Amino acid sequence: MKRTSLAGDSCPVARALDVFGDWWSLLIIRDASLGRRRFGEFQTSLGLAKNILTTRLRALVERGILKTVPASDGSAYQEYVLTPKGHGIFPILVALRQWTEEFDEHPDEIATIMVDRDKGKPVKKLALLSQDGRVLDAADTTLKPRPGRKTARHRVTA
Amino acid sequence: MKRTSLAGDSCPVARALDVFGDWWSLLIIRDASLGRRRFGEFQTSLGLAKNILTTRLRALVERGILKTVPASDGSAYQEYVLTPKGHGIFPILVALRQWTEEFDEHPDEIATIMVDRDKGKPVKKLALLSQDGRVLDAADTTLKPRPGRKTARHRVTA
DNA sequence: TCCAATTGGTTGCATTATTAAACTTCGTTG
DNA sequence: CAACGAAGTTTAATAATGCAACCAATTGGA
Repeated sequence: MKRTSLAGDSCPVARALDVFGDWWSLLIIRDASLGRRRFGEFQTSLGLAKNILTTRLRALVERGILKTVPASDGSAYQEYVLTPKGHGIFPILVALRQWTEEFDEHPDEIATIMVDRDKGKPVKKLALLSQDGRVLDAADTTLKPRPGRKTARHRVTA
Repeated sequence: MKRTSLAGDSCPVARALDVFGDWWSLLIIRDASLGRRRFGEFQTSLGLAKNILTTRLRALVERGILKTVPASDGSAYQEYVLTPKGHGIFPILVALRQWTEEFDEHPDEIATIMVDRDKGKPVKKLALLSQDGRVLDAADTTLKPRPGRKTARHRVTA
């Protein structure tokens, strides 16, 4: 009964979730984007079982989100750092953060705000723009078949 | 030894994942944002087991992402539609989509592109802006303690 | 009106994933 | 070189997932 894989899905949302859509991966990526690099740092920060951290780190490395590098402090251990593909997840973390900031019922429990490093002022909400610069919400968008695509050889969900 | 909950976490990313960070919820929300409303629509679209769909729909209703409404076609069944809180997840879906579009190794398997309804042209990438209008990436941002917060009474991960 | 199919579930069981804790292995430190 | 810590691995219990079969209510059709 294996957990169903979304890898061959034709929906880009599903394909992303297949890569880091489990319970821990995004939190590991968040930690990595905050500068944490060592196995032990992730483990104590997240409080997850070590065997699970092992499998998650391995999967993220295999999928090109993280890469292992020799430890920055000269020790013989290795560290895990984001690849460019991993850094590309940053907007997703921002979107998750902003959703909580806007809709969470206990916003007083949120510890941090995101500010721009220069001025120290809160960042603005992520904006989706059309090519001519209009701000779009869900109702202003549609999905079209991707140009230059034959027939659906894969699962078509969206 | 229950699966660890992220509900009381002080990190807004973790709090969001606690609400819809499991394997299926975001796909249900995606489907809902595409206009699917009926139990059967979700089930055949996603291909997940019905008992799991049941528990997921219930959890999403309970958490204020979906609400049940009488069926739009006059039948006695009910339908599941997004609440405002659920609609607020849209930017997260867009961010996931754009990440796949940019980094997936088989972009030819992606079925659709997002366009603005008016002109039919692809939307632009989500942009994170500072209050004075500069485009920010991860390196241009930092986290600061949220103003007006006492001490960490909750798990502090970020 | 009566019956068959559809909808929207529920139940039970097999399989897989997650967890905590004990154990191993190697690198570092005194 | 002995003890300690970092980074895993292994093991066993518990929880979540998937599948299939079942079921009640609703609906559509003859």
